[in-house]
Amino acid sequence: MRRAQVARKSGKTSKLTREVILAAAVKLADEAGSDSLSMRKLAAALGVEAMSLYNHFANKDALLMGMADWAIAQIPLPNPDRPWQDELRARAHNARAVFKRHPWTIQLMVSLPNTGPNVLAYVEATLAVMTNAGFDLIDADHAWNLMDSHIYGFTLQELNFPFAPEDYAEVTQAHLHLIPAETYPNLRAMAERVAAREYDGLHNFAQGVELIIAGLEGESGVLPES
Amino acid sequence: MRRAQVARKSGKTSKLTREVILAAAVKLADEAGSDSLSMRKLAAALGVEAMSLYNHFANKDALLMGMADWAIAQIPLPNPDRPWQDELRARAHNARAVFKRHPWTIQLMVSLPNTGPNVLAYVEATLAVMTNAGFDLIDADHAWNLMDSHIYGFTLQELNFPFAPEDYAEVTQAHLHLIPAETYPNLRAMAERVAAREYDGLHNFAQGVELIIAGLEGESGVLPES
DNA sequence: TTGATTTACTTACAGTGTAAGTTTATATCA
DNA sequence: TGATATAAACTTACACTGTAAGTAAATCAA
Repeated sequence: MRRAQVARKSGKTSKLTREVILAAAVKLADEAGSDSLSMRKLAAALGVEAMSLYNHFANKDALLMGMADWAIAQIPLPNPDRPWQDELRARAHNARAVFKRHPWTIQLMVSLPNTGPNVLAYVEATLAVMTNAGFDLIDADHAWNLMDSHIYGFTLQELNFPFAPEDYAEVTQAHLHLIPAETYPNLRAMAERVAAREYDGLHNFAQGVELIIAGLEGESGVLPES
Repeated sequence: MRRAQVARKSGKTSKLTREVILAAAVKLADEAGSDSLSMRKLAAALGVEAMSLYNHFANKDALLMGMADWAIAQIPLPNPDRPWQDELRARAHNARAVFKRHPWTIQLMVSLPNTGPNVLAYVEATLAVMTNAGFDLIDADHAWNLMDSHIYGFTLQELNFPFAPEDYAEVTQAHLHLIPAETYPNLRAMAERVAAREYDGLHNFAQGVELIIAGLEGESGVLPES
C-alpha cells in the first residue's frame, strides 16, 4: 500500500513542506494568537504528529523566524526608481498594514535575530531607495532604522491597546472614577473628552511618518552624538 | 514555636510581600532573562513554594505587570516647570537607559495592558510638561505617543541586536560571503564598511529624539489624517 | 481563649518543547 | 526487478510550565 507524499495518519494528501507548515502556522497564529501556537496544535492542524515538524525546522524558534520572514514578504518592496519620500511613506503604511493583519510579526521580529531572505531583500530595497536618492550609505542606514523604530514602536502600542476603538468612550466613562482629577489632572481631562466622544483617543501614525520624512529632508549630514 | 512573618520552610525572616516578590523577580529577570522567570524559580529564590506567590498576585501576568510598573518607576519623572524640549529629551534618554538596564521591560509594556500607578504618574507628568508649555491636550497626547514609539521601537531593536558592538566588525567579516554584492549591493557595501571598521553599525537614538522635538516645535496644529 | 482570616504548603493536572529511538515510505543503484 | 540507503513520520519519555483545589499553619479580632 503506497500513498505518495502523504502524512501517515490522516488521509491528507498535501505534502509536508516548509511552505505548507509555515502557511498553517500563520493561519493558526492569526486566528488564536501566537502565544497559543504550539508544536502539537500546529501538527494536529496539519494531520501530523508534533515531532514530524522537526524534520523541516530545527526547533520552534526556527519556525517562528520563518513565520516572521514570511510576514515581511507580504510587504511590497519599495521601488528605488521613485522619489524616496513617497517610497518611505508607502513602506511605512504598507508595513503597518501587514503588522496589523498578522499581529504576532513585530514581537517575533524584535525577539529573534532574523536574517531570512525576505528580511534581507526588504532592507536592501529600502537602502537602495535612499542611496539612489543621493543619501550617503550610513545616513540611509540611520534613516530606515529611524522609520522602522516609529513603525515598530507605534504599531506595537496600537496592537496592544486593549479596547476596540468603538468601545473606548464607553469603557473610559465606566472607569472615570479611577482617574481622580487631583492626582491626574491631565489624564482626567483627556479621559473626560474621550468619554464625551470629543476625542477618539487614537494616535496618529501618519503624523510621525511625515515628521520623520520632513526631518530627513532637512538633514544636513551633521547628526548629534548617540 | 512562633516565628513572626516567616516563610515556613526556610529560615528566612523576610516577610513575603508584593514588594519583596517584585524585587526578586526583577533580579531574576535581569540575570537570567524574563523568559526563564518561572513561578517555581522565583519562589525558590525567595525560599518559598510557588503557590505562595498566588497569595500576593492573582497570576503570573499580574506579577509581570507589577514588574513593568516597577521598571517605569525607575525613570525620573519629567518636571512640568522646565522647557518641554529639555524634559522630553531627558525623558527619552532616561527611559532608554532604564529599558537597557532591565531589558524585559518593553516587551512587557507592549504585551500586557498596563495601568499601574507608576505608569499613570509617568504619563500624567509627561502630559503636564506639554500642556504647561501651551500644547493642546490632544496634541500633547500625540506628542508623547510619538516619542514613546521612537523610544520603544528603537530600544527594542537595539536590545535584540545579536552581537556585542565590539564583536560586530569581526562577525560581519566572517559572514561577508553570505551577502553577495549581486543580490544585495547596498547591504554588501555596508557590511564591508563595518568589517573594515569604517562604520560601527550603531544606530542613532539621539537623532530621532532631536528630529521629533524639532518636528513638534514646528507643528502648526494641522496634522495629516491617520 | 476562641473563632475567623490570612498565608504558606501539598498534591495533581493538562499542557509545553524536544531528545532519543523506531517504523515506514521514498529515492538510488545493481 | 530487488536490495539498500536516505528521508520523513511516528512513539515514547522527560523535565518543565502555570495554576486549580484542598490542607495546614500562623496571625489577627473578639
